[in-house]
Amino acid sequence: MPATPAPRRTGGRTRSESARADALRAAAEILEADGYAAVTIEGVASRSQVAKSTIYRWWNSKADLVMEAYQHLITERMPEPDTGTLAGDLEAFVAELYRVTHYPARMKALRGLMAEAQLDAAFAALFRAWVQTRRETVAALLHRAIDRGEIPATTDVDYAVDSVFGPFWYRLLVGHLPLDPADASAHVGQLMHGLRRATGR
Amino acid sequence: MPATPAPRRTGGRTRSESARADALRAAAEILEADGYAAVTIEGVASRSQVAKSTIYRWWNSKADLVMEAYQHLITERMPEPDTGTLAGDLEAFVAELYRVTHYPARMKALRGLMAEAQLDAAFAALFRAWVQTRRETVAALLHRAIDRGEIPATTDVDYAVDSVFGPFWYRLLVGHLPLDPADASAHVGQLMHGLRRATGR
Amino acid sequence: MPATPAPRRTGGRTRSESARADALRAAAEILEADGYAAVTIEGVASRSQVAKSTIYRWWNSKADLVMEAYQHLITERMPEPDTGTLAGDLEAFVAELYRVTHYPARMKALRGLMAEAQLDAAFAALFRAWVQTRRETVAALLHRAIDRGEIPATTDVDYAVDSVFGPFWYRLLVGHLPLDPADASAHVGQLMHGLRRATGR
Amino acid sequence: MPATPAPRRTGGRTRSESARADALRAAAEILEADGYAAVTIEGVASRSQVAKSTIYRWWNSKADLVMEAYQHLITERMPEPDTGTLAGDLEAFVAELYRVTHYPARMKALRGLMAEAQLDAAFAALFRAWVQTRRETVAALLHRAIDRGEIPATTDVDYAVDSVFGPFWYRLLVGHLPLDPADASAHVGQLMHGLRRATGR
DNA sequence: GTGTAAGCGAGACGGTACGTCGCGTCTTCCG
DNA sequence: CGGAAGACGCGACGTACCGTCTCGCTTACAC
Repeated sequence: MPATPAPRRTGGRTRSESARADALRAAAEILEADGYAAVTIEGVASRSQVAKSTIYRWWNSKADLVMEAYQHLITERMPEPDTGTLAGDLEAFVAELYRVTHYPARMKALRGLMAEAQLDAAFAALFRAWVQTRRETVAALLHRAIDRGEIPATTDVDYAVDSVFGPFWYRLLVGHLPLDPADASAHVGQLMHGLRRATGR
Repeated sequence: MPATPAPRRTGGRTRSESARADALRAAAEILEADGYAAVTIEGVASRSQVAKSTIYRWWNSKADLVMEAYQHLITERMPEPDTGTLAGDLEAFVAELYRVTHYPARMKALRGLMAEAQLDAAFAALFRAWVQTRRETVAALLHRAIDRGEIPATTDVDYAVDSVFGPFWYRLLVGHLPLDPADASAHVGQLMHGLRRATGR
Repeated sequence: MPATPAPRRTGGRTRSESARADALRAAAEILEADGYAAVTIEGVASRSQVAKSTIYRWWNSKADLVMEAYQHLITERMPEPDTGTLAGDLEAFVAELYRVTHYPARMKALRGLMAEAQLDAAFAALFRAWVQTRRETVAALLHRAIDRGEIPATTDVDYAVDSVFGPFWYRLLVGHLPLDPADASAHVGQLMHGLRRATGR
Repeated sequence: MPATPAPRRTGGRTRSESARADALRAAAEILEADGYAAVTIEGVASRSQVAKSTIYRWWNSKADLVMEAYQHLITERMPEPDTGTLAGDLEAFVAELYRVTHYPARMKALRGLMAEAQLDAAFAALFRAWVQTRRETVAALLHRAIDRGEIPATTDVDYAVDSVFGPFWYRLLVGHLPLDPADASAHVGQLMHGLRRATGR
């Protein structure tokens, strides 16, 4: 969903990278300052000096725009740990996952994007695709563990993955309890016991 | 958050229950027909023949309105099972929880309310309070299990509760995988093993 | 075409006369200052502090708005002279007609309205109706003259009327030659000879 | 205002006559299909495959463009009759003038150009110049009649010319009554009586 | 029973943002 | 180096809802 990567058509002025960057920066700034609901195309345009029509040319909605603005933040930190054990891998992953709580702007972004996905079906598809890429990282850890015999081959990997992300998002969205990287070990421990239990007893 | 029942001062016309019911019904109908994003105060007013000012008198926002419109649906079916074992209790609860997937209108409502909670801080507090009441039902089951010695007293009840609701909401909101009451047993089984494992063996 | 004269429906806040007057005044001011092309709904709204939506509620287009803004100016001065002779009546009328040249704002308005009528079919109908009312004033003078036997009953009254207004508008719109009330007598003289000649002598 | 025919400077590609012709054709087609208001530079460019920048290089405004697109239509049919009498000359001229009503596209063009002249001062000058050339044709007929002694030397030729064109434009622009070449004789008759009257009695 | 004050439908109001259109200017690349 | 393609900043469009504010009823208690 990076604004169409320009298949290099012949003819026509090339797209202004600075306009693109200015708009993304403005969106990020507004989001961090006042939250997702305060991000408007009009506001981004006036803050960034990028014309509204230019923004619409490259992004379909403010959700698209914010998603791209935050993609690096959202993406960069997703490690694919390889500690040799499932527990180690998951602890590393979850600790990293929970680390978002130290970056309020990222939290705002994630919460806003999830909200937008509820309100706009077109964006939901985009968002779902992104979610899937993150789920696959964890699924890979689990499959590796299955290969190693750490957990049974019959494990419901999908649900196990959702058991990692589900409580995270739930706390992020509802805000009833804090999330802390320090909790990663305890949380994973509880999940792990469940998975291992099935195998061996 | 039922609109405060009017402390009955002297003079003045009493609140029209029919107006209240009409507005709630209209909100529910629009929600079911076109989704949460299509619910607008203006639309509810014109469909229900209830004046906008009347709606604003009794509800602060469309989220408040929808929350009340759907409260009975959302609430009614939350059982407090008592089967004698934690596994039985949780299975009953989760099966009921997942049953919402059979009622698309309720799913739309839940998703819309969650979205609104991300966008409106005032509503978020209201929503969080409602979420807490549901979490407490499950927490009670867990505490009862601790009392019975089924799971250790050191269990992280909060995270255990979030492990029940988290994956549910995650799938509901992202829509990457279906939810089915028939999965309740398997899901709870996985969770249970984790909790019991901790106790010792 | 005065903004719907409000048939006094039951219910609803009464329309704000001050908003109406403010919008009309702003439109007139902009017109006089910068010409018809510079009149925009957005500009009128911001200058008058009347919301755009309010303006659209009461007028369909800027042409409607300007037409109403200038209606008094346009209308007030159209006398229905009765001097006893056709020549006298026409001279009085034409002198008054040409007097618009002393009021540049009115000229701008008339020219702008005529332009708009060329570009917008809906407005054209409105404009035509207004033109007709003015034509009828002159037609009445001519019919009175026919009754008095001043000119023959077979006179092409329609063309005669257009011979009064046509050159006026032509000079107004093209601007190739000035118009002056002092010319009224000469112009009418030429027209009159044509009409009387027909009668025969 | 025909786009200057490329003075053939040294070096570089010669101006594309086909581009010019394509643009003019597209403008004419749009005008005939949807009216003057629907003619936009953007639309002409996309329909004709001529770049917007090329259009701007050769014409200052859409009015310029349309004026050139229609110049042949507008101009071609203006005869300089010489029947020996003023009445004959004028009848021939006016009949030709009114014949435009049989060509709706020309009427749309004329009306659109007049509208544009009201809204754009730069174009107004251009338009006025064109109008003058047409007025001079009629003025010449009148001066010839004066030389022949048909009408007095004191005749207000300017007003007489405007009496020919004024009613024509007035009906064309307002549309309250039809114009028909068959009316030429009657209309000229009425005008002629006025003019002759002055001389002789 | 009557007065009075709140509730109520209606809908106008000042606003904000939407997504689109066309403007006139400006690159960029191709022939 | 002319011309097509088309991106750019810009300004206005007309629409949809927002939340607030009169209006002129219509209740229903308190006297």
